[in-house]
Amino acid sequence: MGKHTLGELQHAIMQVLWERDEATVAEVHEALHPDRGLAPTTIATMLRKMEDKGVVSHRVEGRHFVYRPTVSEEMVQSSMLGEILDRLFAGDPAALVAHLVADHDIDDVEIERLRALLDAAERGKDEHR
Amino acid sequence: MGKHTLGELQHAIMQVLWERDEATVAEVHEALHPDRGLAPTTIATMLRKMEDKGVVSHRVEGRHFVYRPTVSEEMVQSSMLGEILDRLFAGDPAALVAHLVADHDIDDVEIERLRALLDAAERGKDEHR
DNA sequence: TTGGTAGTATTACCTTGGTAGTTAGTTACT
DNA sequence: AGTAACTAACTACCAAGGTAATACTACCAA
Repeated sequence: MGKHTLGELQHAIMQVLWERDEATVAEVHEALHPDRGLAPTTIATMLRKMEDKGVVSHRVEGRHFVYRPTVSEEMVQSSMLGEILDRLFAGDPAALVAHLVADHDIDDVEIERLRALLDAAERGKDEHR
Repeated sequence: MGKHTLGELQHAIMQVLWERDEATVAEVHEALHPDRGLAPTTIATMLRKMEDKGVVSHRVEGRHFVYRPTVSEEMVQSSMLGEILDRLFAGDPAALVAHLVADHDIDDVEIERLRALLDAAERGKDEHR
């Protein structure tokens, strides 16, 4: 139940790991380099810090480290969205959604998808009790 | 168009300012003290840092500073929720809401409120085009 | 076997958020 | 007038995220 909250770069690195399941420092660097142009050592440092934090682990393969995530994307989403929900919207999900629809104007297709989501949530509730 | 992203304490301070419209350091301290037990200087330092950042401003009244917010709660919500939306859900609001309903299990009352929200959003759309 | 290189470890620095002690100035009370 | 109390300024520190140069090491090749 740690906080699993990630910074910008950390999240970008995690996305590479989530996609590939595991990757070396060099692979992560290659994947992120076009967009960010960071030094390879930056990625390596960050991965080490992330291992300290417990969100990735590594195994040695020959002369390089192969990193893999130890937390899922869902866990991170829960953790960070939950924090926003509590801090900014006093834990009221409807308030959050209200802001979402008011702000980022959402087209009809999205609205339909959301409606479907609500139906599914309601059905899911019935089942497990 | 700054980022208007606030830390935990900064947000707590802003909430006091949003509530009262303006407040002195001492007033903010009194308001937060029961819950957090911070030194008055901590609040003062934080307010100064927040002024540097541009989220509050102050005016001198006699011997004390009266601070007031320069950004609204809505702006902060937009800014921070928008960041989560982009970073964690690739800008897809439905994905965010999906996570919300799946994770924090939402009772039927909430679901009804959300449905009403969607209806309103749809109506709003029709009007301005 | 020796030297280059790939790749990790060490170290360092900056920024922001958070927390607070110390100092200096000013007001207010005795 | 002298001193206590309040308030703001200055300074200092810690943690975490981010960024990277440099140092070390071990492997591969000539």
